[in-house]
Amino acid sequence: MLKGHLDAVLLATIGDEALHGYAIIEAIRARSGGHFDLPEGTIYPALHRLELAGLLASRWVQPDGGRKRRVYALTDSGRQSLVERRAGWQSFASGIDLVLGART
Amino acid sequence: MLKGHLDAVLLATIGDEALHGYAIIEAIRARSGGHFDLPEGTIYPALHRLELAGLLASRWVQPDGGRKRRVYALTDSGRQSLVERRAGWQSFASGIDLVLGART
DNA sequence: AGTTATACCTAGCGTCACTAGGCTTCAAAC
DNA sequence: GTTTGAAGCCTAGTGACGCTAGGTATAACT
Repeated sequence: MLKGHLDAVLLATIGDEALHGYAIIEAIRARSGGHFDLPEGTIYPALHRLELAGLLASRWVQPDGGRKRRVYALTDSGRQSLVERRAGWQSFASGIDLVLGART
Repeated sequence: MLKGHLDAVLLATIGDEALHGYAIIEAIRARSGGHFDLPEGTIYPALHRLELAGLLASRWVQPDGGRKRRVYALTDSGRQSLVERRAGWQSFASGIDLVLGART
C-alpha cells in the first residue's frame, strides 16, 4: 500500500535505466529494503496510466533468450514530474513528522 | 489528503490533552505548519470511527459561554495504537525515502 | 510432460477521505 | 433586533487509488 505515492515510486525506480514491469517490481522490493512488494495488478495499470500521461515511453524488446518485454523509460516531462513528486513527498513527510512528533 | 495516515495524525494530535473536533482541525493545521487543513467531513466521521473502535472516548462539555462541545481523549488502546502507528509511519517513510533517494 | 519462474494484462472491488450539503448556538455589527 | 459570521457538529454520496483475483504466454528446469 503506497498511499498515493505510487507514481513517485515508479518514476524514481525507473530513473535513468529503462526497466520492464517485472523488473520494476523486483527493483522496488530491493530498493525499499523489502518494505514494498507490489502486486502486478498495481504496477501494470499504473505504467499504462503514466505512459498515457506522457511521463513514460515504452518499447518492446526481444532479449537473447527469454520472452519479449515491454521496457519503460522516463520522458522529459517524466523527469520533471519526478522532481516535483520528490519535493511533494518531502513536504508531505515533514508535515506528518511534525504532527506525529517523529524525527523531531 | 493524508493518504492513509489520518488515524495516526488524529491520535497524535489529541495526545494527552482532550480536544473537540473543531479544535483538532486547528491543532492539525498549526502543528503541521500549515501543510494540512482538513475539512470537517474528514474529521468527524474519523472521530466516530475511532471511538467505535475503542481508541477514543468522548464526552460532552458545556464551557462558560459558547456552545456544547464533544471532547475526545485517547483510551489506553488508543495510546497503544498511536505507538504502533507512529512506528508504522516511520517504517513506511523510510521505505519511500529509500526508493526516492530522498534524505539519503 | 509437468512444474516453476518470468512476463504481461484487466475487470471488479474495497478502502479512504473529500465534497457538498445541512443544522444549531453565540457574538458582533448594523 | 435582526442579520451576519464564526464556532461547532453531522452525514450521504462520490471519486481516487491500488489491490484481488483472475487470465494468457513463453522459457527453463526436472
